[in-house]
Amino acid sequence: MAEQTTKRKRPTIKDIARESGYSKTAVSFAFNDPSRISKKACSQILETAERLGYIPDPMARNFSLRRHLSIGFLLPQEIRYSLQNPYAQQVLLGIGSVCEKYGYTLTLIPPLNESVTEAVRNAAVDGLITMGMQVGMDIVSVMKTRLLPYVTIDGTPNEEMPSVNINDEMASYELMKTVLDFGHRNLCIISLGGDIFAEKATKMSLPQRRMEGFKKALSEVGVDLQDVPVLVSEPSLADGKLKGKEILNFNELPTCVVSMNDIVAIGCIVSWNEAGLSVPKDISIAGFDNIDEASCIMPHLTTVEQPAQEKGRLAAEALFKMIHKETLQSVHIQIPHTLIQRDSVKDLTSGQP
Amino acid sequence: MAEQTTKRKRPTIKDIARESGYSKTAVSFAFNDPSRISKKACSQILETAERLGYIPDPMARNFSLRRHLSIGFLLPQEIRYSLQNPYAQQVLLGIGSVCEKYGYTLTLIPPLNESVTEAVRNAAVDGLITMGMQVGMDIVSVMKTRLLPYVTIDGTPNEEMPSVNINDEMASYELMKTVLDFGHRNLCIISLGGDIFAEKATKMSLPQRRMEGFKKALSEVGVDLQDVPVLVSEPSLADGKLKGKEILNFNELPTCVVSMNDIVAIGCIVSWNEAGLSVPKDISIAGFDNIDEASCIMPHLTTVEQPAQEKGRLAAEALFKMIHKETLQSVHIQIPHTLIQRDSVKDLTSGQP
DNA sequence: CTGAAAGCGCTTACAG
DNA sequence: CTGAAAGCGCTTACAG
Repeated sequence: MAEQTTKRKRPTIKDIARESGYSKTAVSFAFNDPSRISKKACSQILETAERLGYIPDPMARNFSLRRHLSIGFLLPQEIRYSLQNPYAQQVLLGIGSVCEKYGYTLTLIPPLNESVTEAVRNAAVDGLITMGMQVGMDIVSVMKTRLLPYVTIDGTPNEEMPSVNINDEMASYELMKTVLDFGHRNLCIISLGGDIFAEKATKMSLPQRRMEGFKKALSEVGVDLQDVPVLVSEPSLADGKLKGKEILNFNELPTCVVSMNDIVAIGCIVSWNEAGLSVPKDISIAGFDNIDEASCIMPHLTTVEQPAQEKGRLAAEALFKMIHKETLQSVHIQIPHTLIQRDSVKDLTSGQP
Repeated sequence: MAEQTTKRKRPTIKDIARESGYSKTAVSFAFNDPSRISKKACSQILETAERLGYIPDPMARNFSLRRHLSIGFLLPQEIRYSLQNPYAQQVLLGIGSVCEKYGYTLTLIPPLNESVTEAVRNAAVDGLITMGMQVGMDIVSVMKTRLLPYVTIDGTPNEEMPSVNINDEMASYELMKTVLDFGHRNLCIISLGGDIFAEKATKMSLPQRRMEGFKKALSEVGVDLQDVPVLVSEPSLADGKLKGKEILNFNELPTCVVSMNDIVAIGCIVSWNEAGLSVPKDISIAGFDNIDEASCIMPHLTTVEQPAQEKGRLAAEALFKMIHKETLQSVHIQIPHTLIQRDSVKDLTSGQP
């Protein structure tokens, strides 16, 4: 008891050993494998531990066992953006539910001191989930030299890049085709940007793949992608509003805007409403992701549904398999998407919205 | 090089020392305090490290330095509920932005194996933020014996319970008063429930404090809280819908439902719309939190705005102060709320919505 | 059933 | 400027 009050330091296994009269080995067993010591020893040790306020140090324990019991989610951008985006939130939720299932914690890793590389070097995790990753990026080599298992969502699949994706090219093709079928020809595209990896992205990055889908649909009706204005927006409501305003200043207002992101599309709608425009009467818009808000906003958004939670879950399950060495080969998962036609794209061919 | 290919194990500081011809001390300094060794030694060591693919083990480093560089957010309920609730998401965002600022990671801690106590015992973090905590709960004593700094949001402030809150009693009073001023007397209250701590909650828990506010407003117009039906809902859209349906089966439909949670209120609206009712024409509803969706749904929700992000930020800032020993006294922060009157409560006194 | 001892991979006084 | 050595608090073969 005296110890408790005098020193403001946690007791260690050594203290419990001394105080209970058993060895450190015995104390360790009392907590981890009671069957290896006598009932009497166990109860005496536990009692002493209780009395001295001893709780085994998780850090020392994990260090000794060479594990963290946590997986990391590398945020693709500043935390306020990442977590503000409902799509990313759903991915997070999916990852989290798997962590819960395995009794792991989920470590959110913000770009440290503006350096993702440093963040990954220092991450105290058993595996890492990233978004939009491609081979060739610095952090990939860090993960590899750390022998840290990783899976990427919405990245560029590759031999060395385990990944979970939808068929983005196909999905975008379908989305654009719907818009074109409704007679729209005067378009504007809002692409994805703003994440930490954008700079290093190559031709086969996610925005590029979606662009390919758009291009294909456009070419089928004789429109050249080159002639369509393209804006790049961060996946946030605020930046969506900004882009919406920017579009209002175009010399010629597009009849339909196609955004790669629902949250940005919603931002556009909000800003257009503020400017007195009515959607889809005055201008149409289509989104991507089918976040909950897409069916909440008026008009309900025409978009591509992709199961964000499922993406997170599958990525996490794959990662756990790698951590537990159940799989040695690289995983490449592709899951289905669905085109959701709602009310935000006006049918120019019939005259009705 | 040969080492690299033959052993599938990460090199340690010892390998770099041997390989570079310097001591482990020197290697450590090369990474942590290059000024303590010669330029030549440093560059040789770093080069060797690069060649062997050496990255200092974060776990060993943290263990040696007795720190985790991470703070924990103990999820108040199963992860899919916690992270599905936009209010909690905003709190998380606030906490996360502060972590980012300090170069810490944010560890989401789900109730482990259904035991929060175990989760807290094992959490590899330097401090903990919880929601709805009160003294007397098991995990409080765990945090104390671990000497783990903690702050609670929406908990019950106390000498030993650093906390961040709004004035919930006052806010609820104002909300209820608004409803009553509009002439509503046939009411239904939906309280908060479903979190992991609900069982142990005492009279001064958050739902109880809000109830006190309701009671006060009700008593001012001669209504006894006892006569108002009270439902308890988990903070999820799904459970909100369920409660909405349940209310439709009441013998007498209330004229207004007062929910302690926007997401539940929105769930009610959705289920009522599905049942062919129109809000607020057929039934009114008021919420709490002012989540983004509250101004998105039709009709816009009358609610209490509480700055969720700010709560998270303040709690995290307070926690970092405790971690860095800048403050030894218990913090008790109360931040302002705002009543937001919108369109979901019908004015029975004028006849107009 | 029990315990002495090595080991996990770092950091850091301390002595030279 | 440099390095041998102790220490962080556990786990776990190993020997008795």
